[in-house]
Amino acid sequence: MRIGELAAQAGMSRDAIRFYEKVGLVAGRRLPNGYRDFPPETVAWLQYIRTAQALGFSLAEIARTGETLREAPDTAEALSTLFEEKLQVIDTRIAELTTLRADLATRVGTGCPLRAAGLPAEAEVESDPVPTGARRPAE
Amino acid sequence: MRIGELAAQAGMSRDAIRFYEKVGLVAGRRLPNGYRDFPPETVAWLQYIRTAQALGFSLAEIARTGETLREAPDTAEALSTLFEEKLQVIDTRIAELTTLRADLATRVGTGCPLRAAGLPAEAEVESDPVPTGARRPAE
DNA sequence: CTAAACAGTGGAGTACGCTCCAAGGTCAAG
DNA sequence: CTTGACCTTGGAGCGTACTCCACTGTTTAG
Repeated sequence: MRIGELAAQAGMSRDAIRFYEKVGLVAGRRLPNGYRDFPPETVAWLQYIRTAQALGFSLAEIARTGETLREAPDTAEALSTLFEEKLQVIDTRIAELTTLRADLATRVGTGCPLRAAGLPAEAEVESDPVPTGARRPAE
Repeated sequence: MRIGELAAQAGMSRDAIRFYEKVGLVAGRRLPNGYRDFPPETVAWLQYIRTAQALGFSLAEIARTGETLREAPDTAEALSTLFEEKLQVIDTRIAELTTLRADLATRVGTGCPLRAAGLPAEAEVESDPVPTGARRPAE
């Protein structure tokens, strides 16, 4: 499978995949003509990357997962361990969010917990608060 | 309150606060000598910023919150509305995490859902997968 | 009066995660 | 044999969120 098809199936750009390859997140053979050639499972792996990213994991963390997996003598077992670790991380994150939720819920009733707290007074309201237009990759 | 004390109380660097001011996230008067002067509530506002960031909100989003707040005729009411909106976002995020959690939990038992999925074959294992060391701002 | 501790500015640099571009090679169809 | 779709590389650039630095001004303690 060449990069174009992989990109289409994984729903990302060729450039992104090349970038992932550069940082060691994906690997593929090369065809005699120099083209990249990926096994079909790479689609699932890329989707996993996307999911993990959406969850707030950095590419470096995801790469570590991949490395651990590669180095494991028993892949199946290693995978289970990793997933269990991720579950813990997720649980932690959910707990944090729940805490903040409660925090905010408490304040909803309150009068003005942040009143006039150094908010941008009265300046260029129509201008962008951040240097140049905001854009976020995923989410 | 000058920037140093504010930074100490909010637990962040002076530079960060100056940066926030530059992008319109905080505002303060200036003393005759040019020093910034912040109202004490700014501490709470900065802490709110940190929390929101930890939750995955970008500074631009946080700034929009602030703007909405400023423009509201009834601050108390606007705040409640905003908090309720945040609660929804948090609930959504928790739901997403829960879904992924279940997803992973399912796979823990499974054999090898990602086996050989284009993982970095056998290269420089000791080198950093990402150009230079990974670091994440908050969390 | 001097030294230290603060404050200010502007600009450069950093890490992450890409995107976009230019210049060129490869390949299949017409 | 040309056209067009696809692939390659390298490098530049961008947006977010800062940090760090140099140089300068202000305030305060001894």
